[in-house]
Amino acid sequence: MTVTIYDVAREANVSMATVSRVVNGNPNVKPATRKKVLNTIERLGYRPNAVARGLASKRTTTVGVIIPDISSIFFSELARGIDDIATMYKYNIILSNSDQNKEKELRLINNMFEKQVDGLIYMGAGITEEHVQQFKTSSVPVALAATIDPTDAIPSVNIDYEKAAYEATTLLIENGTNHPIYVSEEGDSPVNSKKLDGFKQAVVDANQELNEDYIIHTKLNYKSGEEAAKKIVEMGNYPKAIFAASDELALGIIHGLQDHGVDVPNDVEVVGFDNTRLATMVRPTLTTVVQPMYDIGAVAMRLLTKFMNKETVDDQNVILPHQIMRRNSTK
Amino acid sequence: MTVTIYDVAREANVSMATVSRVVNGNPNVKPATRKKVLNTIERLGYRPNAVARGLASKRTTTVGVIIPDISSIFFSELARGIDDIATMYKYNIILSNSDQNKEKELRLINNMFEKQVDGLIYMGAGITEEHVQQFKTSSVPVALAATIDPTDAIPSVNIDYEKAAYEATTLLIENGTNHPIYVSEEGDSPVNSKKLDGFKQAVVDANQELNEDYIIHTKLNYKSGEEAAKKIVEMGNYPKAIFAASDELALGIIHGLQDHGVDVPNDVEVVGFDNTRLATMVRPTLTTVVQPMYDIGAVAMRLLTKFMNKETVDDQNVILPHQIMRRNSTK
DNA sequence: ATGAAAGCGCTAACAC
DNA sequence: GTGTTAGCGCTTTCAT
Repeated sequence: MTVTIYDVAREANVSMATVSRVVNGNPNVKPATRKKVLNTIERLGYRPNAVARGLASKRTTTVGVIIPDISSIFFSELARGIDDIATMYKYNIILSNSDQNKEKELRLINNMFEKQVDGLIYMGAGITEEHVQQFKTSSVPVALAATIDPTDAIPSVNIDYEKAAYEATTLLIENGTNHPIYVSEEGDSPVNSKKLDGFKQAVVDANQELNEDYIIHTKLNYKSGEEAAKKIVEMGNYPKAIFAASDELALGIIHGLQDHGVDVPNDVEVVGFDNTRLATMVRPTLTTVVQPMYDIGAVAMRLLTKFMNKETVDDQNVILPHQIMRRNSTK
Repeated sequence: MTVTIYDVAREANVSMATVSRVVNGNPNVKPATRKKVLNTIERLGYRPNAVARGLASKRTTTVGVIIPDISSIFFSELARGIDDIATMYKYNIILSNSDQNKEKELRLINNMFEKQVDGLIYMGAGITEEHVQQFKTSSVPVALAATIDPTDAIPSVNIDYEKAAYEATTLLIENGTNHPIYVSEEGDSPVNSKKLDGFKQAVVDANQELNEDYIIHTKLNYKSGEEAAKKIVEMGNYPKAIFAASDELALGIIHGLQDHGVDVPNDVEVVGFDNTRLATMVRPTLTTVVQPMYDIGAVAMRLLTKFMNKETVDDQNVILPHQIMRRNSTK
């Protein structure tokens, strides 16, 4: 049936060990025999069995990736960064969607460990004590991408969400709106909280009293943005600047505003968060916080390779730089 | 170190075989011993090693997924459909990006087979004889998603691209433009060709002479759309309807048109293709061909499970229904 | 209903 | 530079 390393050894008149050596590029093989082996590999169409190799070597050269939703324009970009670096280091990726469902997340972590992944990249709203416990059931290294562990115990790659939100809010304030409206998602995930903290701090630093009416909680998607815009317009007298916690939300808000005859940015300014490809796919183009999604994924994967190689890393919680990209949704 | 099935057997005073049976839900175990085994599994924190299991059973419960680019809004939706059904059938997914690079594609197929995937979902511009040869190096079942094999030899899930393009074009013609402009990607991938064929047929059926000036080749992305719009406007006297081969391209065209003071749909009508989430994230909202991406992925995966179970399938080349979604970019 | 034992295909000492 | 030989942790006949 399928040809094994044993068949190759027999046909080439060498031992399995020698075949294994040439397959794995071990230099301790005489060029002549290497060639001989290579030839019979070619002739027999031998293909190494990675599962057997994994069992014997205890390395599968695959890493697990737990992601909230691969169809999200945000996370799929992260995933691309992860896979590119994984490929560069000869790893494959096992990808699973969690939908940010805690039980599913916990189950998936276990599942990845069963599959003997060499490492794990985790993305989610945030990490709880239970997650950490689950990670600890194995000695396999884990890295968080665009995900916060409040205790900083797990290696991670993020941006400074609080500072980024602070800066975005300040931009709006400096443009003339003392207390912008903040629209974000419900729930108090760490990332979420940091953004809100940054927003609040900026308002406070501008000597404004916080007004909870101007803090709107909804979902982070387009439709919610449209709805939020409607709600805002119906407030009648409302601040003329809006900070949305995601680009998609911002697009929904812009279009919702426009549908009600509000001009962006002349009547109301809007800034988003992430700088997904959507940001340039609207009119007016979106001013937003640049979060380097691809790089976060890539750096997280790179970090993971270091742990998998047992290299020492200086800083296991890396903060990537962000910036504010001014486009046409603000003045 | 790690606890194995052998440890559980010893601690529970049963054989490995019995532990294996309870782990795999084999009914041939007395309830009492099952409970005893379950307890010691719990106590020892035993976690089955899927690699060892894979080697022994020759089933890895993982399927390979080769995808052009997971960060694409189109393909990531397909991937989600694939993963959901995979999860439903207890499979995991190994995901790799090919960038539609043939050598990479061929290498990835081989890589997936090395990893002993139980099945393979392939997405790409199209299948060549070499791809088929590569698939044939293994007996592992393969299914194509949103990908055409001209010979129909490989199981696949698609829509009728030609008919869909024909209908979209006809809509434009019936709205008053005898020979719309067609904007699509360069190259003659099967999917691409079918769309173009459908377009041409619709024009011919409307008793129009084909005008190659009105068939524009570019990339399928937003920026190309903006550029195409510029080119079109500069034509001066041009048809007042445009059929774009993807939604993203259509968005670029719409905005490019608007940037030149052209009103959509009153001055020029635009229809897209795919009905990605982008279609509702523009003003005017986009009239487009609905391609059920998620379903294509889901059905392809479902189809694959049938082959993996050696079930007989009646039609291995499934064509899912499409439709035209009329929104506001057409009259 | 349960156990014994032979692999699955490969790597990794260790010996020569 | 090459071969021998234990396993890796599990499933799967085949007995009993």
